[in-house]
Amino acid sequence: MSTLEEIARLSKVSRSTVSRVVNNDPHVSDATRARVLAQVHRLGYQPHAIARSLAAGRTRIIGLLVPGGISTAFSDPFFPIFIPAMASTCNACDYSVMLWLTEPDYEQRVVTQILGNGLHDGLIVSTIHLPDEITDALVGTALPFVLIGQHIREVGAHYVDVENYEGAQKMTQHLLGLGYKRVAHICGPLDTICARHRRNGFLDVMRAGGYAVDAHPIVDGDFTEASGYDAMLDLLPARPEAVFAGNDLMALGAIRALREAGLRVPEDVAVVGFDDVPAAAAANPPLTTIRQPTGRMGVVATEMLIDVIEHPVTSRHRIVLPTELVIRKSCGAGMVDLSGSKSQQVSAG
Amino acid sequence: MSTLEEIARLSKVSRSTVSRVVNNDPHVSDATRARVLAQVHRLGYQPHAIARSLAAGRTRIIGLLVPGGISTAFSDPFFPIFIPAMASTCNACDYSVMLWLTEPDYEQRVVTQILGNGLHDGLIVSTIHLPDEITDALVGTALPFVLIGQHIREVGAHYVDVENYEGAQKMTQHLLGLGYKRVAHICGPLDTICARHRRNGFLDVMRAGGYAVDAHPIVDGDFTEASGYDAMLDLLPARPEAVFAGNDLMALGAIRALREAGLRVPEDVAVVGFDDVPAAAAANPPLTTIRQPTGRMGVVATEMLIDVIEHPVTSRHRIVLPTELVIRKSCGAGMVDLSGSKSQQVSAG
DNA sequence: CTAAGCATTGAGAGCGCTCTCAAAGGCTAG
DNA sequence: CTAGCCTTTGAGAGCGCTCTCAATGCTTAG
Repeated sequence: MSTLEEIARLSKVSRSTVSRVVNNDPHVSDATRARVLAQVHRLGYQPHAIARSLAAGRTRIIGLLVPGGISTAFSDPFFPIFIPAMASTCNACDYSVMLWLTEPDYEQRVVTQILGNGLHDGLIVSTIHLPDEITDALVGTALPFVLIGQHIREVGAHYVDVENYEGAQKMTQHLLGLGYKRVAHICGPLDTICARHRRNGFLDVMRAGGYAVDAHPIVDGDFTEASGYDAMLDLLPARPEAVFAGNDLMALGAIRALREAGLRVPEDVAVVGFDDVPAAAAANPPLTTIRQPTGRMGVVATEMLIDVIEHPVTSRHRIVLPTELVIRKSCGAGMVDLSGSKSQQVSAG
Repeated sequence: MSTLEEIARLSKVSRSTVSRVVNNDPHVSDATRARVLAQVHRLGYQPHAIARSLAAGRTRIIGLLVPGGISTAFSDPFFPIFIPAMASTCNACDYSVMLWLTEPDYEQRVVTQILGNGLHDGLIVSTIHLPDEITDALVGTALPFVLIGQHIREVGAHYVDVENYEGAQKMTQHLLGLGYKRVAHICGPLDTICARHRRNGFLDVMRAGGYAVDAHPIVDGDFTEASGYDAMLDLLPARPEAVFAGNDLMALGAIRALREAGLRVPEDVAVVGFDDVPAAAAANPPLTTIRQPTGRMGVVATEMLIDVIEHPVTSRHRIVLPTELVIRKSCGAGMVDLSGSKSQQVSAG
């Protein structure tokens, strides 16, 4: 590979001038620029990214940190959508993406390394399964970072999140609007902010509608299909008319439990979820759920991070993206139809 | 962040000695080493990755290049399994992963950049949708790379692949063993090597069994669910007893077409696939298919690349990993049972 | 006792680029 | 005509590290 020096020698100018041409500095005469560019093209010169980073003090590399990632992260369909969106946004801004799916074993080591080795200009960090030590390390660093999803502790970090609370409200209102009175909730793990927000959205609407909360059980799950199944078994004796699961996976588990108990969905019990994973549309019956703008999150988080990198010490950034109610069969909307709602309704956001 | 120089000053040795300690060079006395390490720990010193890369001439960064990636790559479940396996292997070997999901628009530009800018020590490249220009650029570069899946042209590159041919043979034998005689094949796009290998495996077993090939239609698909549906419609008049789809998605499409035509799977027509995507086990009926060791591919490809990086000019590396027949309901194995096969059978590999 | 050999350490030349500072030359204004 | 300014260019000091080579001081064989 050729170097700046070589181009300089061949075009009979100094290294500085070649650097200016390559970096589109206006302080170069047209004649000189043309002469240099000719050599650049002739030799197929590419600036050496590493040398450039060292001299300039920034790498134009963004890290995506997914703690506890290898096992869990990719089983849910979030990252397969998020990552391409992020990569695409980075490419467009001339940044590169570095992937850090850490395993608990050497999580701490890797993270210290990432934060200290100067490889990254910034980090996008998933808050799912984010250990305290990593949080502390992040907060204690000078490296810009953006969280995906709010942190369970208020750490004052930039973040991008979705309207979990409002989405849960929307869903609960939808169920009540269909005429259901005994509505149960299968809650996600309460050490995640999104499970809490969803539960709160549910509770607030129920209370506002005058429904006694203790008449409407809330059962704990952990966002897995199996936990939805188990939770539904617990719920069965209370015979709710509708079940709002904290995510689609648990809703699917609940449907399985109901089917095994000889109950029909939605005729006997309506079941709805949250996330709109691909399996939701393919389920039997197709699942009514709340759709998250996952790809949009990837774009927004990346843009936010690049903004923070290139314009430091501005105020804290927070963006909460709207969710969308997707009405399918599992809520019984087509059957009962007390509300006259259309078959698919898009939230105003 | 602290630098080598600073540690050197504080521990009253030269920069060279600190470098030796940090890099575990044995030519340092125990006393000196201890003195230096004390300062390293006290200041939380981390070597500057960029400076190190520039001086050493290697970055310990591996790129994953997925051409045409953003739209297509992540819709299939290959990468969500492959990438974590790759990332894990890299971490274990102290390498980092850089992600390049290129869009056709700036594919060429990005690739030239990747190859020329010195950021990577090597590349893992998906051959799915690999444009000719990228192939040419790769072959013309000095950068080590490993292909995932053989290239449709014989370019002499290192690769990791799976036994598509043998898998298809195994599946075809399984179907013939169940007593089916009129077996059809829905073929993937023939500009991919894996679709060709699968078709050839099918054809060779059929021919070897004495079945006239033209009595057993081969219909073209493109690996999508919709193409499987369409292909099945074409196949319907011939009324095959069994259909071997080139992948699971097309098998699922075929099942949908059969169901709409009022035919039962596997009672009226058996359907099998290839890949063992998660949806295959969840399908109705559960799909008999060939499982690929996707995670293993990630590990093997990464190890191969690192080997090539660290020990250049060895011979060409090729590894073809075994596939495994997974027998579920859709082939009618439980019903017909002419072969006495167990409900799940693992190939010898 | 001397030469050779080894272990330990330091000096210093880069790696390829950016960026500041200063120099050179041409132009305009007073 | 000269001071002052702008445009264009070059010189050179790093960025933080690696790695080769040489120097130093000891030990040991002859």
